[in-house]
Amino acid sequence: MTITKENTKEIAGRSIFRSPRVSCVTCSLSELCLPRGLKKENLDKLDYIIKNSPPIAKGNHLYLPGDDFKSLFAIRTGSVKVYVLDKNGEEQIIGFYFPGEVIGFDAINKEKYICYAIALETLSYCKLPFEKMSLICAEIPEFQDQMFRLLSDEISTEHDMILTLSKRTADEKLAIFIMSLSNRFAKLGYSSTVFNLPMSRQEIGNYLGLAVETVSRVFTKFKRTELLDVDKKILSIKDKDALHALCGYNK
Amino acid sequence: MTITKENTKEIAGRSIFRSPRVSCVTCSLSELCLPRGLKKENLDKLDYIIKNSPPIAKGNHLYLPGDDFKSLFAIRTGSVKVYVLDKNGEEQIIGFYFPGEVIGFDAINKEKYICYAIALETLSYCKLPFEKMSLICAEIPEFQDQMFRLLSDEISTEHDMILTLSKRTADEKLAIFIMSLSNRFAKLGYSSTVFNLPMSRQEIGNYLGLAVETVSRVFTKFKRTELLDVDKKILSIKDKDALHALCGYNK
DNA sequence: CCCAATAATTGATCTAGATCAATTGGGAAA
DNA sequence: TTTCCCAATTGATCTAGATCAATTATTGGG
Repeated sequence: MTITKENTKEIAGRSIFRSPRVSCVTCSLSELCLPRGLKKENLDKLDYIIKNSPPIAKGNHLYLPGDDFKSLFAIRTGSVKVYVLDKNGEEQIIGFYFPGEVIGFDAINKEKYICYAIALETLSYCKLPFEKMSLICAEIPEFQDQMFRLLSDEISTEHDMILTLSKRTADEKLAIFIMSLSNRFAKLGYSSTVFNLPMSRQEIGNYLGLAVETVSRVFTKFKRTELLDVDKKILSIKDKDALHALCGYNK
Repeated sequence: MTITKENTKEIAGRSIFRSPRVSCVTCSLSELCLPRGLKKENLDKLDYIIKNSPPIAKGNHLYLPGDDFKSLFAIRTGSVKVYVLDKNGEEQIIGFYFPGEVIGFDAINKEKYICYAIALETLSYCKLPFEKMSLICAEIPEFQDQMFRLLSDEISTEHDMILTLSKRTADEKLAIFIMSLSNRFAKLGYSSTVFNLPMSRQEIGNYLGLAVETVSRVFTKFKRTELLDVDKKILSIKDKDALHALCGYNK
Protein backbone atom coordinates (compact mmCIF):
# COMPACT_ATOMS: atom_id res chain seq x y z
CA MET A 1 0.00 0.00 0.00
CA THR A 2 1.22 3.42 -0.91
CA ILE A 3 1.18 5.96 1.84
CA THR A 4 -0.55 9.12 0.69
CA LYS A 5 -1.90 12.23 2.27
CA GLU A 6 -5.41 10.81 1.87
CA ASN A 7 -5.08 7.78 4.07
CA THR A 8 -3.73 9.74 6.97
CA LYS A 9 -7.31 10.49 7.96
CA GLU A 10 -9.62 9.02 10.40
CA ILE A 11 -11.00 5.53 10.20
CA ALA A 12 -9.89 3.31 13.03
CA GLY A 13 -8.33 0.09 11.94
CA ARG A 14 -7.37 1.50 8.55
CA SER A 15 -3.71 1.70 7.76
CA ILE A 16 -2.78 5.16 8.85
CA PHE A 17 0.56 6.73 8.38
CA ARG A 18 1.98 8.98 11.03
CA SER A 19 5.38 10.56 10.90
CA PRO A 20 7.61 8.58 13.29
CA ARG A 21 7.70 10.15 16.72
CA VAL A 22 10.90 9.69 18.57
CA SER A 23 9.37 10.62 21.86
CA CYS A 24 6.80 9.48 24.38
CA VAL A 25 6.63 13.11 25.45
CA THR A 26 4.99 14.15 22.22
CA CYS A 27 3.21 10.87 21.41
CA SER A 28 -0.55 11.17 21.24
CA LEU A 29 -0.90 7.71 22.78
CA SER A 30 1.06 8.47 25.90
CA GLU A 31 -2.02 8.51 28.10
CA LEU A 32 -3.09 5.04 26.94
CA CYS A 33 0.21 3.33 26.56
CA LEU A 34 3.12 2.57 28.81
CA PRO A 35 3.77 6.16 29.94
CA ARG A 36 0.26 6.69 31.29
CA GLY A 37 0.46 8.99 34.28
CA LEU A 38 4.24 9.31 34.29
CA LYS A 39 5.84 12.60 35.25
CA LYS A 40 7.59 14.56 32.51
CA GLU A 41 11.09 13.90 33.82
CA ASN A 42 10.44 10.17 33.92
CA LEU A 43 9.06 10.22 30.42
CA ASP A 44 12.40 11.50 29.28
CA LYS A 45 14.15 8.46 30.73
CA LEU A 46 11.70 6.26 28.94
CA ASP A 47 12.37 8.01 25.66
CA TYR A 48 15.99 7.31 26.15
CA ILE A 49 15.60 3.54 25.96
CA ILE A 50 12.67 3.12 23.62
CA LYS A 51 13.54 2.27 20.06
CA ASN A 52 11.28 3.87 17.55
CA SER A 53 11.44 1.34 14.74
CA PRO A 54 10.54 1.97 11.09
CA PRO A 55 7.03 0.87 10.06
CA ILE A 56 6.55 -2.63 8.71
CA ALA A 57 4.10 -3.69 6.00
CA LYS A 58 1.04 -5.87 6.38
CA GLY A 59 1.94 -9.52 6.59
CA ASN A 60 5.33 -9.02 8.24
CA HIS A 61 6.10 -10.53 11.59
CA LEU A 62 7.14 -8.61 14.66
CA TYR A 63 8.47 -11.80 16.21
CA LEU A 64 8.33 -15.55 15.79
CA PRO A 65 8.13 -18.33 18.36
CA GLY A 66 11.60 -19.38 19.41
CA ASP A 67 13.15 -15.97 18.82
CA ASP A 68 15.06 -14.77 21.86
CA PHE A 69 12.93 -12.50 23.99
CA LYS A 70 14.54 -9.10 24.08
CA SER A 71 11.69 -6.60 23.92
CA LEU A 72 8.07 -5.91 24.44
CA PHE A 73 6.32 -4.07 21.63
CA ALA A 74 3.98 -1.11 21.94
CA ILE A 75 1.74 -0.56 18.95
CA ARG A 76 1.66 2.97 17.59
CA THR A 77 -0.53 2.63 14.49
CA GLY A 78 -2.06 -0.36 12.74
CA SER A 79 -2.99 -3.66 14.31
CA VAL A 80 -1.42 -6.97 15.20
CA LYS A 81 -2.63 -10.55 15.30
CA VAL A 82 -0.99 -12.84 17.84
CA TYR A 83 -1.29 -16.56 17.17
CA VAL A 84 0.29 -19.98 17.52
CA LEU A 85 0.26 -23.04 15.28
CA ASP A 86 -1.15 -26.28 16.66
CA LYS A 87 0.31 -29.71 16.03
CA ASN A 88 -1.43 -29.91 12.64
CA GLY A 89 -0.08 -26.55 11.61
CA GLU A 90 -3.48 -24.92 12.13
CA GLU A 91 -3.48 -21.29 13.16
CA GLN A 92 -4.90 -20.57 16.61
CA ILE A 93 -5.44 -16.89 17.27
CA ILE A 94 -4.70 -15.63 20.78
CA GLY A 95 -5.61 -11.99 20.31
CA PHE A 96 -5.77 -8.81 18.25
CA TYR A 97 -3.92 -5.73 19.42
CA PHE A 98 -4.29 -2.02 18.64
CA PRO A 99 -2.48 1.29 19.20
CA GLY A 100 -1.47 1.92 22.80
CA GLU A 101 -1.47 -1.80 23.56
CA VAL A 102 1.66 -3.71 24.50
CA ILE A 103 2.45 -7.30 23.50
CA GLY A 104 5.05 -9.91 24.34
CA PHE A 105 4.40 -10.40 28.07
CA ASP A 106 3.98 -14.13 27.69
CA ALA A 107 7.64 -14.39 26.62
CA ILE A 108 9.13 -12.96 29.82
CA ASN A 109 9.32 -16.21 31.77
CA LYS A 110 10.27 -18.35 28.78
CA GLU A 111 12.96 -15.95 27.57
CA LYS A 112 11.74 -16.81 24.08
CA TYR A 113 8.70 -15.65 22.19
CA ILE A 114 6.14 -18.41 22.06
CA CYS A 115 3.67 -16.86 19.63
CA TYR A 116 3.72 -15.31 16.20
CA ALA A 117 2.91 -11.58 16.03
CA ILE A 118 1.97 -10.40 12.54
CA ALA A 119 0.96 -6.99 11.20
CA LEU A 120 -2.61 -6.99 9.90
CA GLU A 121 -1.95 -3.68 8.17
CA THR A 122 0.95 -1.26 7.90
CA LEU A 123 2.29 -1.10 11.41
CA SER A 124 4.36 1.33 13.38
CA TYR A 125 5.49 0.43 16.84
CA CYS A 126 7.96 1.10 19.61
CA LYS A 127 10.41 -1.51 20.76
CA LEU A 128 10.75 -1.70 24.54
CA PRO A 129 13.99 -3.48 25.49
CA PHE A 130 13.02 -5.49 28.54
CA GLU A 131 16.37 -5.48 30.30
CA LYS A 132 16.51 -1.72 30.24
CA MET A 133 12.88 -1.47 31.22
CA SER A 134 13.62 -3.56 34.30
CA LEU A 135 16.39 -1.20 35.28
CA ILE A 136 14.10 1.80 35.00
CA CYS A 137 11.46 -0.03 37.00
CA ALA A 138 13.87 -0.38 39.88
CA GLU A 139 14.72 3.29 39.61
CA ILE A 140 11.29 4.83 39.18
CA PRO A 141 8.57 3.41 41.43
CA GLU A 142 5.73 4.84 39.40
CA PHE A 143 7.13 3.19 36.33
CA GLN A 144 7.27 -0.13 38.10
CA ASP A 145 3.65 0.34 39.14
CA GLN A 146 2.78 1.02 35.56
CA MET A 147 4.43 -2.19 34.38
CA PHE A 148 2.55 -4.21 36.97
CA ARG A 149 -0.66 -2.56 35.85
CA LEU A 150 -0.02 -3.45 32.24
CA LEU A 151 0.64 -7.08 33.12
CA SER A 152 -2.42 -7.13 35.32
CA ASP A 153 -4.49 -5.63 32.49
CA GLU A 154 -3.41 -8.40 30.21
CA ILE A 155 -4.45 -10.98 32.80
CA SER A 156 -7.86 -9.33 33.23
CA THR A 157 -8.38 -9.27 29.48
CA GLU A 158 -7.66 -12.96 29.27
CA HIS A 159 -9.97 -13.75 32.18
CA ASP A 160 -12.71 -12.05 30.20
CA MET A 161 -11.78 -14.04 27.14
CA ILE A 162 -11.93 -17.29 29.10
CA LEU A 163 -15.43 -16.44 30.24
CA THR A 164 -16.43 -15.43 26.72
CA LEU A 165 -15.19 -18.64 25.18
CA SER A 166 -16.54 -21.06 27.72
CA LYS A 167 -20.02 -19.78 28.41
CA ARG A 168 -21.32 -17.77 25.48
CA THR A 169 -23.43 -18.40 22.41
CA ALA A 170 -22.25 -17.39 18.94
CA ASP A 171 -24.41 -14.23 19.08
CA GLU A 172 -23.00 -13.24 22.44
CA LYS A 173 -19.43 -13.93 21.41
CA LEU A 174 -19.70 -11.73 18.37
CA ALA A 175 -21.45 -8.97 20.31
CA ILE A 176 -18.69 -9.06 22.92
CA PHE A 177 -16.05 -8.96 20.20
CA ILE A 178 -17.63 -5.96 18.48
CA MET A 179 -18.15 -4.05 21.71
CA SER A 180 -14.57 -4.71 22.70
CA LEU A 181 -13.34 -3.20 19.43
CA SER A 182 -15.77 -0.30 19.80
CA ASN A 183 -14.53 0.50 23.29
CA ARG A 184 -10.90 0.27 22.33
CA PHE A 185 -11.34 2.53 19.31
CA ALA A 186 -13.29 5.01 21.42
CA LYS A 187 -10.38 5.24 23.86
CA LEU A 188 -8.12 6.04 20.93
CA GLY A 189 -10.35 8.94 19.97
CA TYR A 190 -11.85 7.20 16.97
CA SER A 191 -15.51 6.65 16.36
CA SER A 192 -17.01 4.00 18.61
CA THR A 193 -19.77 3.30 16.10
CA VAL A 194 -18.07 3.19 12.70
CA PHE A 195 -14.81 1.38 12.26
CA ASN A 196 -12.80 -0.92 10.08
CA LEU A 197 -12.33 -4.60 10.84
CA PRO A 198 -8.68 -5.25 10.07
CA MET A 199 -9.15 -9.01 10.30
CA SER A 200 -11.05 -11.46 8.08
CA ARG A 201 -14.24 -13.31 9.03
CA GLN A 202 -12.11 -16.43 9.12
CA GLU A 203 -9.87 -14.80 11.74
CA ILE A 204 -12.80 -13.58 13.80
CA GLY A 205 -14.20 -17.10 13.82
CA ASN A 206 -10.88 -18.64 14.72
CA TYR A 207 -10.44 -16.20 17.60
CA LEU A 208 -13.96 -16.73 18.96
CA GLY A 209 -14.01 -20.49 18.48
CA LEU A 210 -16.65 -20.32 15.71
CA ALA A 211 -16.79 -21.47 12.10
CA VAL A 212 -16.51 -18.75 9.43
CA GLU A 213 -19.99 -19.58 8.25
CA THR A 214 -21.35 -18.95 11.72
CA VAL A 215 -19.67 -15.56 11.90
CA SER A 216 -21.14 -14.66 8.54
CA ARG A 217 -24.61 -15.81 9.56
CA VAL A 218 -24.54 -13.89 12.83
CA PHE A 219 -23.46 -10.74 10.97
CA THR A 220 -26.37 -11.24 8.59
CA LYS A 221 -28.73 -11.73 11.51
CA PHE A 222 -27.42 -8.61 13.25
CA LYS A 223 -27.99 -6.66 10.03
CA ARG A 224 -31.51 -8.03 9.68
CA THR A 225 -32.36 -7.11 13.28
CA GLU A 226 -30.81 -3.67 12.79
CA LEU A 227 -28.13 -4.02 15.44
CA LEU A 228 -25.45 -3.02 12.97
CA ASP A 229 -24.41 -2.68 9.36
CA VAL A 230 -21.40 -4.34 7.94
CA ASP A 231 -20.20 -3.78 4.42
CA LYS A 232 -17.12 -5.87 3.79
CA LYS A 233 -14.64 -4.45 6.31
CA ILE A 234 -16.54 -1.39 7.49
CA LEU A 235 -18.75 -1.99 10.48
CA SER A 236 -21.25 0.49 11.88
CA ILE A 237 -23.10 -0.06 15.10
CA LYS A 238 -26.77 0.86 14.89
CA ASP A 239 -28.09 -0.23 18.26
CA LYS A 240 -25.34 -0.08 20.84
CA ASP A 241 -27.71 -0.80 23.73
CA ALA A 242 -28.94 -4.01 22.19
CA LEU A 243 -25.40 -5.14 21.50
CA HIS A 244 -24.39 -4.20 25.00
CA ALA A 245 -27.28 -6.20 26.40
CA LEU A 246 -26.07 -9.26 24.51
CA CYS A 247 -22.71 -8.94 26.22
CA GLY A 248 -24.06 -9.56 29.68
CA TYR A 249 -21.50 -8.43 32.17
CA ASN A 250 -18.52 -8.18 29.84
CA LYS A 251 -17.40 -4.97 28.14
CA MET B 1 -12.36 -31.96 59.52
CA THR B 2 -10.14 -32.73 62.45
CA ILE B 3 -6.46 -32.35 61.88
CA THR B 4 -4.60 -35.43 63.04
CA LYS B 5 -1.16 -36.89 62.65
CA GLU B 6 -2.63 -39.36 60.13
CA ASN B 7 -3.80 -36.92 57.53
CA THR B 8 -0.50 -35.18 57.30
CA LYS B 9 0.55 -37.83 54.81
CA GLU B 10 0.73 -37.96 51.16
CA ILE B 11 -2.20 -37.65 48.83
CA ALA B 12 -2.15 -34.52 46.72
CA GLY B 13 -5.29 -32.47 46.88
CA ARG B 14 -6.26 -33.94 50.26
CA SER B 15 -6.51 -31.58 53.16
CA ILE B 16 -3.09 -31.71 54.62
CA PHE B 17 -2.00 -29.99 57.75
CA ARG B 18 1.46 -28.60 58.04
CA SER B 19 2.70 -26.71 61.02
CA PRO B 20 2.70 -23.03 60.06
CA ARG B 21 6.08 -21.95 58.75
CA VAL B 22 6.97 -18.43 59.43
CA SER B 23 9.72 -18.41 56.91
CA CYS B 24 10.37 -18.72 53.20
CA VAL B 25 13.84 -19.86 54.16
CA THR B 26 12.57 -23.11 55.60
CA CYS B 27 9.46 -23.52 53.43
CA SER B 28 9.50 -26.64 51.31
CA LEU B 29 7.75 -24.74 48.51
CA SER B 30 10.38 -22.06 48.18
CA GLU B 31 11.69 -23.41 44.90
CA LEU B 32 8.23 -23.37 43.32
CA CYS B 33 6.77 -20.26 44.81
CA LEU B 34 7.70 -16.62 44.91
CA PRO B 35 11.21 -17.09 46.31
CA ARG B 36 12.37 -19.37 43.51
CA GLY B 37 16.04 -18.74 42.89
CA LEU B 38 16.40 -15.94 45.41
CA LYS B 39 19.62 -15.61 47.39
CA LYS B 40 19.47 -16.37 51.09
CA GLU B 41 19.89 -12.75 52.18
CA ASN B 42 17.04 -11.67 49.94
CA LEU B 43 14.81 -14.42 51.25
CA ASP B 44 15.19 -12.91 54.67
CA LYS B 45 13.82 -9.60 53.45
CA LEU B 46 10.89 -11.42 51.96
CA ASP B 47 10.21 -13.20 55.23
CA TYR B 48 10.09 -9.87 56.89
CA ILE B 49 7.03 -8.70 54.97
CA ILE B 50 5.15 -11.92 54.36
CA LYS B 51 2.27 -12.58 56.69
CA ASN B 52 1.85 -16.18 57.58
CA SER B 53 -1.88 -16.35 58.20
CA PRO B 54 -3.74 -19.03 60.17
CA PRO B 55 -5.33 -21.77 58.05
CA ILE B 56 -8.92 -21.36 56.92
CA ALA B 57 -11.53 -24.08 56.55
CA LYS B 58 -13.08 -25.37 53.37
CA GLY B 59 -15.77 -23.04 52.05
CA ASN B 60 -14.21 -19.86 53.39
CA HIS B 61 -13.23 -17.04 51.12
CA LEU B 62 -9.77 -15.57 50.80
CA TYR B 63 -11.23 -12.47 49.18
CA LEU B 64 -14.41 -11.21 47.57
CA PRO B 65 -14.96 -9.00 44.54
CA GLY B 66 -15.00 -5.36 45.57
CA ASP B 67 -12.67 -5.86 48.53
CA ASP B 68 -9.76 -3.44 48.44
CA PHE B 69 -6.73 -5.03 46.88
CA LYS B 70 -3.97 -5.16 49.44
CA SER B 71 -2.25 -8.48 48.95
CA LEU B 72 -1.48 -11.34 46.67
CA PHE B 73 -1.89 -14.79 48.17
CA ALA B 74 0.53 -17.70 47.91
CA ILE B 75 -1.00 -21.08 48.60
CA ARG B 76 0.87 -23.25 51.05
CA THR B 77 -1.43 -26.27 51.44
CA GLY B 78 -4.89 -27.04 50.13
CA SER B 79 -6.48 -25.66 47.00
CA VAL B 80 -8.45 -22.63 45.88
CA LYS B 81 -11.18 -22.04 43.34
CA VAL B 82 -11.30 -18.60 41.73
CA TYR B 83 -14.61 -17.60 40.18
CA VAL B 84 -16.99 -14.79 39.34
CA LEU B 85 -20.77 -14.59 39.23
CA ASP B 86 -22.46 -13.66 35.97
CA LYS B 87 -25.47 -11.39 35.66
CA ASN B 88 -27.81 -14.27 36.52
CA GLY B 89 -25.83 -15.11 39.62
CA GLU B 90 -24.34 -18.17 37.92
CA GLU B 91 -20.88 -19.20 39.02
CA GLN B 92 -18.18 -19.00 36.34
CA ILE B 93 -14.93 -20.62 37.34
CA ILE B 94 -11.72 -18.93 36.24
CA GLY B 95 -9.23 -21.37 37.70
CA PHE B 96 -8.07 -23.80 40.37
CA TYR B 97 -4.89 -23.10 42.29
CA PHE B 98 -2.52 -25.31 44.30
CA PRO B 99 0.46 -25.00 46.68
CA GLY B 100 3.24 -22.79 45.40
CA GLU B 101 0.86 -20.87 43.16
CA VAL B 102 0.06 -17.20 43.66
CA ILE B 103 -3.33 -15.57 43.05
CA GLY B 104 -4.74 -12.06 42.94
CA PHE B 105 -2.78 -10.60 40.00
CA ASP B 106 -5.92 -9.54 38.19
CA ALA B 107 -6.69 -7.11 41.02
CA ILE B 108 -3.52 -5.04 40.69
CA ASN B 109 -4.79 -2.62 38.07
CA LYS B 110 -8.31 -2.39 39.48
CA GLU B 111 -7.13 -1.88 43.05
CA LYS B 112 -10.04 -4.11 44.03
CA TYR B 113 -10.43 -7.86 43.82
CA ILE B 114 -12.71 -8.75 40.98
CA CYS B 115 -13.14 -12.46 41.65
CA TYR B 116 -14.11 -14.71 44.52
CA ALA B 117 -11.35 -16.96 45.89
CA ILE B 118 -12.67 -19.83 48.01
CA ALA B 119 -10.90 -22.68 49.81
CA LEU B 120 -11.86 -26.07 48.36
CA GLU B 121 -10.35 -27.75 51.42
CA THR B 122 -8.54 -26.64 54.55
CA LEU B 123 -6.16 -23.99 53.33
CA SER B 124 -2.97 -22.47 54.57
CA TYR B 125 -1.47 -19.58 52.73
CA CYS B 126 0.88 -16.63 52.90
CA LYS B 127 -0.32 -13.10 52.49
CA LEU B 128 1.91 -10.96 50.30
CA PRO B 129 1.23 -7.25 50.90
CA PHE B 130 1.56 -5.73 47.47
CA GLU B 131 2.81 -2.28 48.49
CA LYS B 132 5.67 -3.77 50.41
CA MET B 133 6.38 -6.24 47.63
CA SER B 134 6.71 -3.32 45.22
CA LEU B 135 9.25 -1.70 47.48
CA ILE B 136 11.32 -4.85 47.65
CA CYS B 137 11.10 -5.19 43.88
CA ALA B 138 12.71 -1.79 43.47
CA GLU B 139 15.40 -2.78 45.91
CA ILE B 140 16.24 -6.28 44.74
CA PRO B 141 16.48 -6.74 40.99
CA GLU B 142 16.24 -10.51 41.12
CA PHE B 143 13.04 -10.19 43.10
CA GLN B 144 11.59 -7.86 40.51
CA ASP B 145 12.52 -10.37 37.82
CA GLN B 146 10.75 -13.04 39.79
CA MET B 147 7.56 -10.98 40.03
CA PHE B 148 7.59 -10.36 36.31
CA ARG B 149 8.08 -14.06 35.74
CA LEU B 150 5.12 -14.92 37.95
CA LEU B 151 2.88 -12.50 36.11
CA SER B 152 4.14 -13.81 32.80
CA ASP B 153 3.45 -17.38 33.95
CA GLU B 154 -0.11 -16.46 34.71
CA ILE B 155 -0.51 -14.96 31.24
CA SER B 156 0.94 -18.08 29.61
CA THR B 157 -1.39 -20.30 31.61
CA GLU B 158 -4.36 -18.30 30.45
CA HIS B 159 -3.22 -18.38 26.83
CA ASP B 160 -3.22 -22.15 27.11
CA MET B 161 -6.68 -22.05 28.65
CA ILE B 162 -7.99 -19.87 25.82
CA LEU B 163 -6.71 -22.40 23.29
CA THR B 164 -8.17 -25.27 25.30
CA LEU B 165 -11.60 -23.69 25.52
CA SER B 166 -11.92 -22.53 21.96
CA LYS B 167 -10.56 -25.41 19.94
CA ARG B 168 -10.91 -28.65 21.86
CA THR B 169 -13.42 -31.48 22.11
CA ALA B 170 -14.79 -32.64 25.45
CA ASP B 171 -12.33 -35.56 25.51
CA GLU B 172 -9.40 -33.31 24.82
CA LYS B 173 -10.48 -30.73 27.38
CA LEU B 174 -10.70 -33.31 30.12
CA ALA B 175 -7.39 -34.90 29.13
CA ILE B 176 -5.72 -31.48 29.25
CA PHE B 177 -7.29 -30.78 32.63
CA ILE B 178 -6.10 -34.07 34.11
CA MET B 179 -2.59 -33.75 32.72
CA SER B 180 -2.38 -30.23 34.05
CA LEU B 181 -3.23 -31.45 37.55
CA SER B 182 -0.83 -34.37 37.18
CA ASN B 183 2.05 -32.11 36.21
CA ARG B 184 1.38 -29.63 38.96
CA PHE B 185 1.20 -32.35 41.62
CA ALA B 186 4.41 -33.91 40.27
CA LYS B 187 6.20 -30.59 40.72
CA LEU B 188 5.05 -30.56 44.31
CA GLY B 189 6.61 -33.95 44.89
CA TYR B 190 3.30 -35.82 44.96
CA SER B 191 2.38 -38.72 42.75
CA SER B 192 1.71 -37.69 39.17
CA THR B 193 -0.51 -40.72 38.62
CA VAL B 194 -2.69 -40.99 41.72
CA PHE B 195 -4.27 -37.92 43.19
CA ASN B 196 -7.36 -36.42 44.69
CA LEU B 197 -9.72 -34.16 42.77
CA PRO B 198 -10.60 -31.42 45.24
CA MET B 199 -13.38 -30.12 43.02
CA SER B 200 -16.74 -31.60 42.02
CA ARG B 201 -17.66 -32.87 38.54
CA GLN B 202 -19.94 -29.85 38.34
CA GLU B 203 -16.98 -27.57 38.93
CA ILE B 204 -14.80 -29.37 36.39
CA GLY B 205 -17.56 -28.96 33.81
CA ASN B 206 -18.07 -25.32 34.65
CA TYR B 207 -14.34 -24.64 34.30
CA LEU B 208 -14.00 -26.49 31.00
CA GLY B 209 -17.21 -25.19 29.47
CA LEU B 210 -18.93 -28.60 29.60
CA ALA B 211 -22.11 -29.95 31.17
CA VAL B 212 -21.69 -32.14 34.26
CA GLU B 213 -23.21 -35.03 32.37
CA THR B 214 -20.55 -34.71 29.69
CA VAL B 215 -17.77 -34.75 32.27
CA SER B 216 -19.26 -37.86 33.80
CA ARG B 217 -19.61 -39.57 30.43
CA VAL B 218 -16.04 -38.77 29.41
CA PHE B 219 -14.76 -40.15 32.72
CA THR B 220 -16.75 -43.31 32.09
CA LYS B 221 -15.34 -43.56 28.59
CA PHE B 222 -11.78 -43.04 29.85
CA LYS B 223 -12.33 -45.82 32.39
CA ARG B 224 -13.71 -48.13 29.71
CA THR B 225 -10.74 -47.46 27.43
CA GLU B 226 -8.34 -47.95 30.35
CA LEU B 227 -6.86 -44.46 30.25
CA LEU B 228 -7.57 -43.97 33.92
CA ASP B 229 -9.55 -45.02 36.95
CA VAL B 230 -11.64 -42.68 38.96
CA ASP B 231 -13.43 -43.63 42.13
CA LYS B 232 -15.32 -40.66 43.45
CA LYS B 233 -12.54 -38.16 44.16
CA ILE B 234 -9.49 -40.36 43.69
CA LEU B 235 -8.13 -40.41 40.18
CA SER B 236 -5.40 -42.72 38.92
CA ILE B 237 -3.84 -42.39 35.52
CA LYS B 238 -3.37 -45.72 33.76
CA ASP B 239 -2.14 -44.68 30.36
CA LYS B 240 -0.32 -41.40 30.58
CA ASP B 241 0.90 -41.56 26.97
CA ALA B 242 -2.60 -41.89 25.61
CA LEU B 243 -3.81 -39.00 27.75
CA HIS B 244 -0.84 -36.94 26.69
CA ALA B 245 -1.58 -37.68 23.04
CA LEU B 246 -5.11 -36.37 23.52
CA CYS B 247 -3.66 -33.09 24.75
CA GLY B 248 -1.97 -32.24 21.46
CA TYR B 249 0.58 -29.56 22.14
CA ASN B 250 -0.65 -28.45 25.53
CA LYS B 251 0.75 -29.71 28.83
C1' DC C 1 -8.05 -3.64 -17.00
C1' DC C 2 -8.57 -8.55 -16.71
C1' DC C 3 -8.18 -12.88 -14.53
C1' DA C 4 -7.12 -16.13 -11.00
C1' DA C 5 -7.20 -16.93 -6.38
C1' DT C 6 -9.31 -16.09 -2.15
C1' DA C 7 -13.05 -14.25 1.04
C1' DA C 8 -17.75 -14.04 2.13
C1' DT C 9 -22.35 -15.48 1.94
C1' DT C 10 -26.16 -18.70 1.85
C1' DG C 11 -28.30 -23.23 1.97
C1' DA C 12 -28.68 -28.21 3.39
C1' DT C 13 -27.37 -31.58 6.48
C1' DC C 14 -25.04 -33.67 10.38
C1' DT C 15 -23.28 -34.23 15.10
C1' DA C 16 -21.03 -33.20 19.59
C1' DG C 17 -22.52 -32.01 23.40
C1' DA C 18 -26.52 -29.72 25.90
C1' DT C 19 -30.73 -30.50 28.11
C1' DC C 20 -34.27 -33.17 30.26
C1' DA C 21 -35.40 -37.07 33.07
C1' DA C 22 -34.78 -40.86 36.10
C1' DT C 23 -31.86 -43.63 39.11
C1' DT C 24 -28.18 -44.64 42.15
C1' DG C 25 -24.71 -43.62 45.48
C1' DG C 26 -22.46 -41.43 49.64
C1' DG C 27 -21.84 -38.45 53.32
C1' DA C 28 -23.43 -35.62 57.16
C1' DA C 29 -26.76 -34.99 60.94
C1' DA C 30 -29.62 -36.87 64.40
C1' DT D 1 -28.24 -46.93 62.08
C1' DT D 2 -31.62 -44.29 59.46
C1' DT D 3 -32.85 -40.32 56.87
C1' DC D 4 -32.20 -36.62 53.88
C1' DC D 5 -29.91 -34.29 50.45
C1' DC D 6 -26.94 -33.45 47.04
C1' DA D 7 -23.38 -35.55 43.73
C1' DA D 8 -22.79 -38.59 40.15
C1' DT D 9 -24.14 -41.58 36.65
C1' DT D 10 -26.83 -43.22 32.76
C1' DG D 11 -30.29 -42.90 29.15
C1' DA D 12 -33.24 -40.36 25.72
C1' DT D 13 -33.84 -36.47 23.06
C1' DC D 14 -32.88 -31.94 21.17
C1' DT D 15 -30.28 -28.12 19.15
C1' DA D 16 -26.57 -24.72 18.31
C1' DG D 17 -23.31 -24.58 15.60
C1' DA D 18 -20.10 -27.46 12.60
C1' DT D 19 -19.44 -29.35 8.23
C1' DC D 20 -20.26 -29.92 3.41
C1' DA D 21 -21.53 -27.75 -0.88
C1' DA D 22 -22.48 -24.23 -4.15
C1' DT D 23 -22.55 -19.33 -5.45
C1' DT D 24 -21.14 -14.73 -5.43
C1' DA D 25 -18.14 -11.00 -4.19
C1' DT D 26 -13.25 -9.02 -3.72
C1' DT D 27 -8.63 -8.46 -4.25
C1' DG D 28 -4.13 -8.51 -5.85
C1' DG D 29 -0.85 -9.60 -9.63
C1' DG D 30 0.48 -9.16 -14.29
